[in-house]
Amino acid sequence: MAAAQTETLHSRILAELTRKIVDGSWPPGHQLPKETELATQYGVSRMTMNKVLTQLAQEGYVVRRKRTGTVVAQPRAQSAVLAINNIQDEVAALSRRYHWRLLSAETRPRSAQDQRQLDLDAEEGTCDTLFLQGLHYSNDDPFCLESRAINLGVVPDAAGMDFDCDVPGSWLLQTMPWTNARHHVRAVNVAGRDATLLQLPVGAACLEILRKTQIEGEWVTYVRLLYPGEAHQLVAEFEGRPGG
Amino acid sequence: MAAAQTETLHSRILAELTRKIVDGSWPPGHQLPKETELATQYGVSRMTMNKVLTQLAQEGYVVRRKRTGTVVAQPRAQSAVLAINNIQDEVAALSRRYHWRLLSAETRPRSAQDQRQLDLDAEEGTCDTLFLQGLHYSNDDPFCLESRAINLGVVPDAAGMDFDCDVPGSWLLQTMPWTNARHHVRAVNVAGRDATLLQLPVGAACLEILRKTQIEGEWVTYVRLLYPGEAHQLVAEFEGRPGG
DNA sequence: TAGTGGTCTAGACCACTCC
DNA sequence: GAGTGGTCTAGACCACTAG
Repeated sequence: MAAAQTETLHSRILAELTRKIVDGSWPPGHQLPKETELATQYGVSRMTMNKVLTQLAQEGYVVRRKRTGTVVAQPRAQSAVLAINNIQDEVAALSRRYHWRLLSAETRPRSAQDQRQLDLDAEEGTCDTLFLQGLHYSNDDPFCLESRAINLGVVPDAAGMDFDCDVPGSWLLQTMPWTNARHHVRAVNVAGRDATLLQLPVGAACLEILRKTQIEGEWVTYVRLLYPGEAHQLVAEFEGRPGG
Repeated sequence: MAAAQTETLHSRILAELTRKIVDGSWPPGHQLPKETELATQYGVSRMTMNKVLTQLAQEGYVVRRKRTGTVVAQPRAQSAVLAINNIQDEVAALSRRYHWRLLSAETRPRSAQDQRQLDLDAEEGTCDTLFLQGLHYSNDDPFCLESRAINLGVVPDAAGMDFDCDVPGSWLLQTMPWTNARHHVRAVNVAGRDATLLQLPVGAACLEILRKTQIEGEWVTYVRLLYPGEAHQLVAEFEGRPGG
């Protein structure tokens, strides 16, 4: 975070304790003084110190246990978080022109190919489903091929939408309240129609992102995003700490 | 999270308010009652309600402003987080046998190839550097090719280590206190020596993860991890909300 | 200038866990 | 049984900001 504001009491203390852990003054396993002691040392109330220690714990720097007190956590797995943003923002971030072209839209029963390509869950096959395919462009170059299934049982309005104009992802985001999603990311060799659409030679490496979106237990949409591998990468900053 | 314990006051209230937002009872833009009112409604002190609202805010569900009060946030970018774990844990999670084989280890000036392959920062070239390469195996199949540079100025002990036995990543993790890292993930077509080592045909799609690790502003290590694309994928759960 | 969230305190009770 | 963190309260002052 920005170290600009060392304003509040607990943020100042938090920064101080974090520093001791990060620079090794308090190595992993080190036992911290108890809440009341720390509160006295820093001249604050126990609630304030509790706020600091609670935050330190939920950031993974320390482990707190009743009776035994607070100790500096062991750095564990090299786990990190990668941000997956929406495509329009990605293109905009590169200061390039963005546009979307709808290739196909049809309401039909799912095929075996849909099932395979979008990694659809088998038991969720009964609803009316809208299948879409389209291309995201960056400066008139294909940037991402999107294949999507939308559950019309959950989002009936999608049936009447003109996805020539509205980008399905953005529209769904505006339409639906809050959602949960599961992502899979892997590398694939592009082939066939996908290669043609992305203007890539057969066999070129692409980054494939599969996303299943749910709301309140019902599936909303499955998406497959295919990015030319050389042209795209996910970037992540990561603060080293356990869990995540 | 697990909905098991609806024990504490604020966790119960937090769950209740979150539900109202997620199921659409409180749509984006909806104005919440003020802290004191909510506290009265739920029969708790203002501090307790503040704790709830603060957490709701830092989870991105609401936006709080002085004078104007608290409103439900607009769902923004489809951003998500992807976990990158360490390789040993990944293999273990698949209930497979793991082992590591060191291919090469040498202390030498960086070459143009190192620079390119590991995406080394130009200005960080003066220190003594240890270069390693090795393979992670899952059930005796190549699972990941690791190429690494270690800054001996920061980790002098690495020079005397026997990385035939110790996996460099794990050892560094145990040795160093807390670190920060930057990741890049992309898809590449494997070629040359990399293909041979991973026992893949030339051109096979691979997931490439580049990681730069820092501690207190100094670079510690650069790693390039190359996974056979078909055999590996990153998975992420994601709670829909702005920022992240 | 008035109303909101942001913060802090001093004290209290409880649950859990190790001895 | 004793000590720790986990939680909650009632009241207070401050900073920011819209009107």
